[in-house]
Amino acid sequence: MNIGDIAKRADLPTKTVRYYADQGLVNPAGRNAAGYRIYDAKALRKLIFVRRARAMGFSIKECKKLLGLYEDQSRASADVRKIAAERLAEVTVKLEELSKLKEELTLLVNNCHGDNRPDCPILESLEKDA
Amino acid sequence: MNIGDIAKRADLPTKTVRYYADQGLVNPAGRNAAGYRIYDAKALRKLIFVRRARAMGFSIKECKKLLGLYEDQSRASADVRKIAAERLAEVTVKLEELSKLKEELTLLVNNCHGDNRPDCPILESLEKDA
DNA sequence: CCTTGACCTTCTAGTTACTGGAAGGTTTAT
DNA sequence: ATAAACCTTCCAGTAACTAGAAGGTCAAGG
Repeated sequence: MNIGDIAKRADLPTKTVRYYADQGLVNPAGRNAAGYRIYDAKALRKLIFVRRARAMGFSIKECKKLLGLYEDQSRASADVRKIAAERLAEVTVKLEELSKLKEELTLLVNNCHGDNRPDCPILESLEKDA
Repeated sequence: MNIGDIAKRADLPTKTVRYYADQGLVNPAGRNAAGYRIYDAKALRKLIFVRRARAMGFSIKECKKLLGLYEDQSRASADVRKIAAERLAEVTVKLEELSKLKEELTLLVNNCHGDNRPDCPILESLEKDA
């Protein structure tokens, strides 16, 4: 697969896939005669893994470590567990925040008139919160 | 209030508050004789507003627009509604992703032994997902 | 065979939203 | 009076892309 194909399949921008290759995060399986990056199914799995890990809030560096463990036959799950546990707390907080914010946005969308009347309840409620 | 006080109250790093001032996002009420930024309750409300808007995924630019509306006596709630509606879709998706990812992390934390045994179920499950 | 359009390459530079650190002035508390 | 804990500006660096230029490649149609 060329970079465009794999990018589509991994649901990542081509530029990002190239960036990940530059960073040594997910290397292409090889290059063709013209120098095109060639990706295989394994790389695709890794890219999807990385996309999700990134979405989870893992940094590129942490992704590298996770991929290392993922790659390593004798991976030490204590390491994974440690990283994951650290991250879990953050994700939990973030999740709570996000649902509060979703509520606020929903309120905003549902209650603001969408015309030009100057009374917007969510802005007023946000004002009060301080 | 000095910048340190307000930063603490708004739950933002001092550097970030200064950055927001530089960006013209939340200006201090004034300066004291020594040039220290002086903040008032209104600025605090704005900073909290911005912190939450940022957490909601609004860019600085969007925050500026929201603050503008928030400031403007005759704010057009249609504008707010438009921005918010756009954002709501994203937040909803993000929320779903995040809870999936939380599940995965929980699984990882609960099921990986935390010793050095090489079988880590979550990594295996992530492998399969591709 | 040629050309056109959609690929791909590398490279450099820009972006966003901070974040750290240096060099130095101020305030507060002992 | 002096140390700790503030504050100032400025400049550099970071993360993770992202855009754009200049140019090579490939597959399809005329």
